[in-house]
Amino acid sequence: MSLRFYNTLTQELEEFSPAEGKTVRMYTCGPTVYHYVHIGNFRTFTFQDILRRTLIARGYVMDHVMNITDVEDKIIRNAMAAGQTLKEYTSQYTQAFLDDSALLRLQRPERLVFATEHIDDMAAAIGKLAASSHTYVSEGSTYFRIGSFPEYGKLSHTNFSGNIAGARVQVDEYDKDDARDFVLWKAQKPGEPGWETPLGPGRPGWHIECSVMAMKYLGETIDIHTGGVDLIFPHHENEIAQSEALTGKRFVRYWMHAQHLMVEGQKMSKSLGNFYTLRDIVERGYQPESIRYLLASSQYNKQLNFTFDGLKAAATSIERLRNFDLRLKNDRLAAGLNAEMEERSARALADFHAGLDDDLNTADALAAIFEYVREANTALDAGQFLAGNVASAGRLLAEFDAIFEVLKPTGTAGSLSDAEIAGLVEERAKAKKSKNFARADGIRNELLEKGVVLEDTKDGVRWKRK
RNA sequence: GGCGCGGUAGCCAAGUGGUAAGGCAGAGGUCUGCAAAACCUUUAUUCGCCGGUUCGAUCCCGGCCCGCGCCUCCA
Repeated sequence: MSLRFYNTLTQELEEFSPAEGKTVRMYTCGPTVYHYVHIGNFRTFTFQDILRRTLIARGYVMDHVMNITDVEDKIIRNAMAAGQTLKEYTSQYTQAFLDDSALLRLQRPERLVFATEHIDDMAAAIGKLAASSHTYVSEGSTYFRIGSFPEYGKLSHTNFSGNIAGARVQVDEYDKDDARDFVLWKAQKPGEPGWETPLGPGRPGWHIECSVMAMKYLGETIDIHTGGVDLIFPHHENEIAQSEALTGKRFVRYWMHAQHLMVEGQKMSKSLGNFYTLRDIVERGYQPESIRYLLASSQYNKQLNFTFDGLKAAATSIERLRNFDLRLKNDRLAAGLNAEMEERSARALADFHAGLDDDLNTADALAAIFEYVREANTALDAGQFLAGNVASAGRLLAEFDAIFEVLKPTGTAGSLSDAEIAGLVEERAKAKKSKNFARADGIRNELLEKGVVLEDTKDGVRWKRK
């Protein structure tokens, strides 16, 4: 089976292959760093992480660019209110975003690019658009004239050709020729930060940064462009207009959009007060990998309703997989190889990848893993899982974890060392031998309080960090 | 109104024209000093509703109802 992705542009499931060789040129719309990003944002970033990891597992080499929007209305407003420079203000949230991403085990894109470091590139691009009469100036700001781009609307599948669309909002949009026109360069207002360019003093509009940085680093036609569904219109529509007006070439081959994370059936938003940051979740005692699993475990193309019950279920599901992993490492197995188990692991592996290949159907992929784990546990209980079967089972888990990466617990600072734990485990074993169960249970509880779980198995004591 | 995503067991969630994956939760059992883990059994005669096509539809067609998102900054 081949890799297939749903392309927003064509509204079809398409077989994926990069334009050139094994390199995938991918652009991701990153955060606007005026605040801590919430877990809804991270749903989209987690989708992108699963996407890259799937491509890498397929043998592709990523050239992935993510932007950080570090100049924008809210940033300017907040920074001015805080008496900080843009840089001072945004750097703290950029760092928070990177920290949270690391906690969620999101792979760093090959390049992280900042809007404020590409002002000249943007000014040059806008100048070029002006030279080919795609723009006009109004009150010191430069606008893109969508009437100059006949294909406008092709991504969001909206027909703007009539005159009805513009008529409705013309009242309050006096400075634009057409209500759908968007700003490329905003004139500087008194007291606001700005840049001196041939376009006059001001700052870039939001859309131009993505077009310019994507093409600067990835070329005029890129393979994959991702974001949340809310970016389809107008942001990505505008990116297409600018980019294709500039180059005359197709800007993006595959457009992929993640559906939103919901909370209690509603979109996460500040006005509803129903948004959570990763920090909020971690403070409540949940592991970051539980959120990662929750966000990754259903297909990106479907709305996902966030609940704490779901988060708990995610944590338990991870535990099940970790326990199986521990069994593989700790159980004493008879020598030999059970051919049937080999077949089952091979089938699970194939099903796992088939699920991912099918437009990142992670729910389906996961089912293959769990089904195998149950089969293997049954065989382990029955003594039919042999030493020779460990390798293929381990490989299956490794390939699973190369995508989902949830098996390793997030280390908690100040916990006991392995040696200390081993000492207590030893002491408990002695207590048990002399039937001093009170002491034995005492040690177990003591360790539990420090985040270490002891489990007696027929092959001896096994422990794990919670 | 336009465009899009959905409506499958208590919750989350796959799926196929031939009789419903997987996870979590619940119940009973096996194992165990206890616990944990693991396993077994059990939990949808039914897949929003109504028609149609078919030997047969949850899956195809038509209509309808409901939820959500975008259409203004937004992952």
